[in-house]
Parts: sequence; structure tokens; C-alpha cells
Amino acid sequence: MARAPALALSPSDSAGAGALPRRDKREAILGAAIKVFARSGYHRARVSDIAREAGIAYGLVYHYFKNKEEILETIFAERWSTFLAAVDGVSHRDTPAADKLVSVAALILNAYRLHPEWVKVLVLEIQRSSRFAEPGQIRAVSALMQAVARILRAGQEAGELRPDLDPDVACYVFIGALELVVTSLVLDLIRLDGTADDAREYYLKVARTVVDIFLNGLAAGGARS
Amino acid sequence: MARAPALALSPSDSAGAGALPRRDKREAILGAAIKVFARSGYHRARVSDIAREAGIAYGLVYHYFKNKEEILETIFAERWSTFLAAVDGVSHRDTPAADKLVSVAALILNAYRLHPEWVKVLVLEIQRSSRFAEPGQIRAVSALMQAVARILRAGQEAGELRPDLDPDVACYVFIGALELVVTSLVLDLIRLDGTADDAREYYLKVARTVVDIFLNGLAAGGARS
Amino acid sequence: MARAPALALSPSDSAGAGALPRRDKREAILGAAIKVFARSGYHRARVSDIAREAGIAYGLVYHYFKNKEEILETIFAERWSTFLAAVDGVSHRDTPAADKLVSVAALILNAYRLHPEWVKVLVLEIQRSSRFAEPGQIRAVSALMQAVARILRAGQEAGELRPDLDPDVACYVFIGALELVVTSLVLDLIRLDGTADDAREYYLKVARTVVDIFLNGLAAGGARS
Amino acid sequence: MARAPALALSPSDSAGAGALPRRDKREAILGAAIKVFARSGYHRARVSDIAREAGIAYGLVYHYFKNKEEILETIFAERWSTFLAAVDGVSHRDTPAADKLVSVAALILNAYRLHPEWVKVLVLEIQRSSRFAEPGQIRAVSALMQAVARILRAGQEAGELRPDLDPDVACYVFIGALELVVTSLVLDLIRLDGTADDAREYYLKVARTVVDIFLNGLAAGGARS
DNA sequence: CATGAATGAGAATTCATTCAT
DNA sequence: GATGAATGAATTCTCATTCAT
Repeated sequence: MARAPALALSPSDSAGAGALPRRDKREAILGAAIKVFARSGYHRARVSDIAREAGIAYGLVYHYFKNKEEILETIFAERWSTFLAAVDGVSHRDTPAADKLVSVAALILNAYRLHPEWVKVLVLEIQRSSRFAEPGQIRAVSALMQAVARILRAGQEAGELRPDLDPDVACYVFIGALELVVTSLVLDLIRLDGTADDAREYYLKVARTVVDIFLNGLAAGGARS
Repeated sequence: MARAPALALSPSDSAGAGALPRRDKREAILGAAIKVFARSGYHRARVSDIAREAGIAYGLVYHYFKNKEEILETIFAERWSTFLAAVDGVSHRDTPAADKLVSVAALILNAYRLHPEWVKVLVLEIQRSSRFAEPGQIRAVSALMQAVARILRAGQEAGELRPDLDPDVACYVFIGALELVVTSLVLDLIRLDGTADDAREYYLKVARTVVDIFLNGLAAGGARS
Repeated sequence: MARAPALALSPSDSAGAGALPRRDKREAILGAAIKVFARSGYHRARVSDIAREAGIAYGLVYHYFKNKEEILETIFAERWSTFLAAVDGVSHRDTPAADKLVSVAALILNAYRLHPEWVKVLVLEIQRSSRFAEPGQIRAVSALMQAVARILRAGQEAGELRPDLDPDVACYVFIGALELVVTSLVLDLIRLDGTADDAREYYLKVARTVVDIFLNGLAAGGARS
Repeated sequence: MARAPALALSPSDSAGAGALPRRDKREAILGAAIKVFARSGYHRARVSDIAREAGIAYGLVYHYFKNKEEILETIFAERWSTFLAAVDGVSHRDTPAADKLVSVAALILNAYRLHPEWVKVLVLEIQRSSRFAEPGQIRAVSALMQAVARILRAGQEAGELRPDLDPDVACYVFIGALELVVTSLVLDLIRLDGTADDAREYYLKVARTVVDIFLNGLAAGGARS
């Protein structure tokens, strides 16, 4: 269900030792940037910090990226599209809407579990980058919404979901709920009791809770799943 | 259905013409800062921008505020506490949980309708600022969560809400859903059909939709409110 | 004849001691820039050099000028227009063409005698600044040419000068001759014998020589002035 | 009337296609450098621009030249000496001074007609570069002046030219006049009437005009050649 | 209180030059 | 000879903050 591998940053997630084989140097910079952005925030992060983190020279960053902002944009473009592809894949499955929603929730939560720094940058920095207001970014975020909306619509058509609620609004409710949960995790606001000693189990549980609320509501008499 | 008055920024929301009566100049700075922060983001905003927007001299800002950051903190502290008081008031009412939740949702959405710039700063800058990780900020945000959690707990105790879901998680779902909806409004991602020509009506409808999903869920057979 | 005062840079030609009264600070920067540009050339000159030479803080330069290039442009615009006005004045006099040409030559040579650094910057830096190719600059240089051409045309109409030569070409010959002489002085290529112990006398003699050649030619049987 | 051949840049004036036969790669770099220097100016020109223009790899430039400056110096040294040899040849002819001067003027103007980029670099970059102040450069430029002065002196001795004017000053007048005409052509300030549809004719006419003024002067009653 | 000139640390960016392959 | 990745010193420009008036 959790398709996390699709998000794996593969090797060179951070500065590797020894000479890196060409193209990996670029990845090293991106990985280092994610780390530094996650640690200090985009604006406070210095290009020199990124270079040091990547174990390369100052100016080399500018061989691979036009400027600091392009690094952020690249992180967004490359990682987000990977993530989006995973969500999209889920949305096209032929399973009950409930299952698909749990998958999406797990995808989001697992992304955080496995790559918390990436999610932190995505959540805290990219969204409010000046570029976020740009068509490209908006479209990228919209794509996620539409994937979820597609799931909801299919569920409505299958008679699994209430037909009276606009999927284009409801998807925001679903993603918004997950997002704040993730943000809270990012910011350490939620630190649930350690009953779930296995992290994977724990995040899955959270995913199910969110979906449960989303599907069945909080009103008494609910919980009909 | 407590509303905007609680959030009223009083006069001098922006640069006023003519001499301002003492203390109002401080408000002018805050109002200008909100505008500028909303427009450019905290880091990109220059103190001189704020001064120009407020129609005052460069250095005067430093008579009223220690530094740029204190302006943001003040915005947060003063406006947020006002807002929080309103939510707190709702949470202590003696009405059904559903009503209280609608009120909170309306409070949030109306805050956006009436003071979009303030909400934008709150959503995009303050909440995600690095300072969010500071005890004070965390406590402040937690206070909102706790107010909502209190509503949920009361609803559970009154038998109105399912008792099997942790209010401390569910509150994130509720606020998160609202937050992304507001963010989408901020970023113009949602632009609902103009059937509701009255903005107040429109936002109330959105508030009800969110609460509806939150209470009754999306699963078919729901909508029992 | 020599109208040099029109080119006087007035006080604050260089860094003055003590606090400068507002507007003079700007002049101090321009004066310092001329010195530094003359000494090191535009590209080699650092903004910090200019600031130090002007006796002010680094960043203050950017209060008065957008960037380094604007300093050069300002030097050109302000000083050149002053110079141009002087030449223009000469061109409108009601005297024989020969006298006017001597005046112009003296104007150019005296500008160098009195403000060698300014002339050096004009000659060595501005002319090949990227902006030189811009309409404004071209027009500015053209204005000088036209002023000289006007003198020549008037001389032709008065029967003082040969009518068969295009003034619009001849003016380049006249100015070009003077320019290389000045350049040679700038670069110390010409270091005439010290027979003329008075510099003013000396430059006047050079001016007369150039005009003599220009009017009477080098061919034997000439020198009919 | 010695002309362009003396200045011919031989083959490989620019980037050639395919592999260049050894030594020609050096020429390719020089040719490319001339183009780039003419386009952007020495300081703004990047070594990478030159390499790209020459169609070779970045670092290869450093196999052929110690550094960027050496490229400029080489351009100057090689091309200028070629040019100087041509002028020198003219100066040693046994013809009337007037003819020799026309030849020199034609040499200069034709150099521009056939190799405008080279002349542009010479006029705008080298001659006014700080290196111009170096002994080597000064001697090189002086050599041109001396060649012209030699022509003038010979003319005086032959009774063709006025004996009362110092050849060492007059030569600056002659070259200066030509230089500004060329500069004006470089900068498109002069765009003579298209009556002379043949460029060669046109430039020859300009050369004759300059020499005419130089020899016979502008004063009425002149034009006795 | 007001003003805005002055300061200077800080960060981004450029690009000539080197060097391993 | 080629290549172009790697280096890092040098410089410009920004802008929060201070301070004299």
C-alpha cells in the first residue's frame, strides 16, 4: 500500500565520501540543500552551507544551478513529481475509495516518516516561496487535489460516497487534514504515546484515523466502516 | 456565530492621511506590516517598505518596535490572542458541538473574508516561521487546538460525538481541513461557483460543508445531521 | 576665450574633511569616483575604493546611486552637459570661424589642464562603456559634433571656409585631432619641451597649432591665416 | 595604395567546422577573442565566451595562452605589427607625401572596412587599455606616430609640406582625425550618403577628404592640391 | 517624537584559473 | 592535446539597525 520506495532518494542522499560519479554530484547538492533548508529554512540557508554540507566547493553549486532559488525549484519539481506520480497511481486503482484514501494518507505520512527533511522543506518553504503563486506550482498542487478529487468522484459514482458533496471542496478537507497532521509532526506538536512501537504501524494508524474521520465523521452513530 | 468584530483591526488598518493621534501610529505600522508581509513575505519585506506603506519615516519604526521580528511577533501576539479569545468564547458556550464547530469554522473563514491579508500572514508566515517552533508560539497554536479539542470532548461527553476518536488528533483534522481551504482561498485555488452572490452566505456555506464532512463523513449513508 | 570656469567642479572636488552639507556628499562620491576611475579604470575600481576615497561608508554610495554603472553615467551626464553648454555657447558667437575653433580647442585642452582626471575618465572609460552605444550617449556625442559642424557651416556661409567639404565629416577630423592630442597628454605620450613654462600658454599654443593645421593645411604654401 | 592583404587575417578568422590542423586552433582562439572582445569589451568578455565562439573546450584556451590578458596582448602584438609593417612600408616609399598619406589613410580605413571587429578591439580596447601605458604598448603606438612623422618630415624636406609645424605634433592631428572617423564608423555615427555604392570607393573618398583637409586646410582659398 | 542619512556585516554571484581524467 | 568539472578569491549589492539633527 505504502509506495514509499517510489520516493526513495536513492543513494547520495547526503554528502558521500570520495569522488562522486558525475551526475551524482548534482544529487548531492540537492540532498544537501534539503538538509540545510530543513534545518535553517530557505532564507537563512547560505549557499556556502549547502556546499559545505555537500562536501563541495562554493562555486560548484553554480555549475549545476543558476542560483539558490533554482535549487528550491528543482527540489520541488523533481521530488514532487515523483510523489505525485505515486498518488496518481493510487487514484487510478480499481479498489474501494476508502482503500485508496488510506493509501494516499499512508503515502503522505510515510513520505514524512522516510524523508522528514524533504517533507519539511516542501511544507515549510516551497509552499510559501514566491514561486508558489506561479502557474506551474499552482498546477502542481492542483494536480494532487485533482487526483484526490478523482478518487472521491469514483467513490461517488460507485455509490460508496455521498453524492451531495463537491469533490473539489472535499479534497481540500482531506488533504488539509493530513497536511496539518504532518505539519504537527514536522513541528513536533504531535508526539503520540509510544504504544505503537513500530513507526510504520504508528503512521498507518494515524492515516486510518484521518480517513475514518473523513469517511464516517465524528458524529455519534458514525463509525460504520 | 461570533464574527468579525472580535477580529476588527479597528481604524487605521492602513496608512491614514494626516497626523495620526499618537498610539494609532503604532497600529498603522502593524497594519502596514501586515499588508507588506502578505504581499512579499516576511523575509522579502523591507522595513522601509513597511514605513512607506504606513506613511511614516524610516527610523520611526524603531521607536515602536525593537526590530523587524518584533513586528511579526506583535502581529501574531495581538491579533492571534484576539482571535483565540473569540474561539475560546465559542468553546465555552453551552450549545451542541455541531453549532460550536460551525461557529469556529465561520470565525476562521470570516476572518479571511474580512481581513484576508492578516490571515495570509498568519497562514503563510507566522505559522510556518521558524519561530513557530518557539514555546510561546507553540503554546499559542496549541491553545487553538485545545479550544477545539475542548469542544470535541464536550461533544463526546454529551454523547453527540463518537467517543472512540482522540480529540487531540481530531482537532488537527478539523483545523487542518479549514486551514487548507483558507490557504486555497488565499492563493485563489478555490473559486467556487458564483451561485452565492453574497460573500457572507458563501463563506458560511463553505463552513457548513467542512463541518458536515467533519461530523458526518463522506461515506454514503452519512449526512445525518 | 577659455571658458574653463564653466567646467569648474566647485568645492568638494575630493573628500572633504568634516561633515558635508547634504547634497555635497553626492558630489563627494562623484569626485571620488572620478579620481578612482582615472587611477584604476572603471572595471578595476571597486565601490569600496570610491567610498574610501570619498571618506564615507560603503553602503552610502548606494543611497545616492543605484549601482556602480550609474555613477559613471552620472559623471558623463552632468559633466558632459556642462562641457557641451560651453561649446554650444562658442558655436553661437558672432566671430570668425577661426576664432571659434580656437575657443573650442582651448576649451577641450583647458578642460584637460584643469580637470585631467575627469577628461581621463571621459576619454578612457565612458566612451567604451556599454552605455556608449545607447541613443542617449550617441546623441550627447553627436551634439558636440553638431556644435562644431555649426561653426564650420557658418564659416562656409561667411565665405571664410572652403564650401566643398562636408562639415559633418570635417567636424570629426577637427575633434578627432584634438582628441588624440588630449589622449596623448592623458597617456603622457606627448611631453612637449618645456619652453612654454606657463601651462596655460602651452595649451593655448597647442590649440592654435591644431587649428592652424585644420584651417591652413600642411601643404607648403599654406599658413595663410 | 597598399591595402588589405597586408592585414589579411588569413584563414580561420572565426570558428571553423571540423578539426583544425594544429596551429590553426590558436588562430581560432584569437579570431574568436577578437569577435567577443569587439562585441562585449575586454572586461565583460568571459574566457568561456571565447572558447564557445572558437568551438573549443573551456580549458584549452589555457594551453595556448597563459591567461586572458595574454590573448589581448597577442592580438595587439601580432595584428598591430602586421599593420605597422604596412604603414612602415608606405612611409619608406619614394613618392610624394600626399600620396603616402592617402595610402596610410586608406590602410586604416580599409582595415576597418575589411576587419571591423579587429579595428574595434584595437580602437576601443587595446589603445585605451591600461596596458596602453606600458612601455611596450607605448612604443608600438609611437611607432605608428613615428612612421607618419617620418612621412611628414620627408615631405617637409622635399618642400612639399610647410616646414613650420612640428611633425611630432602634426602626426597626432592626422592619426587622431582618422581615428575618430573610424570610431564613428565603428559606432555607426557616420553613415554617409549612399552615393558611393561601392564600399571601396566610399572609403577611399573618406580617406581623400581627410588628407585633403590635413594638407590644404579648411580655410577658403585652400584646395590647392 | 520624527527624520532619513549613515553604517557595515552578510550573502549571492561571477569567473579566471587549475587540474584530474 | 582535450575536456569541462572544480575551486575560491573577489566584488557587488542589500538591508536591518543606529544615530545625529
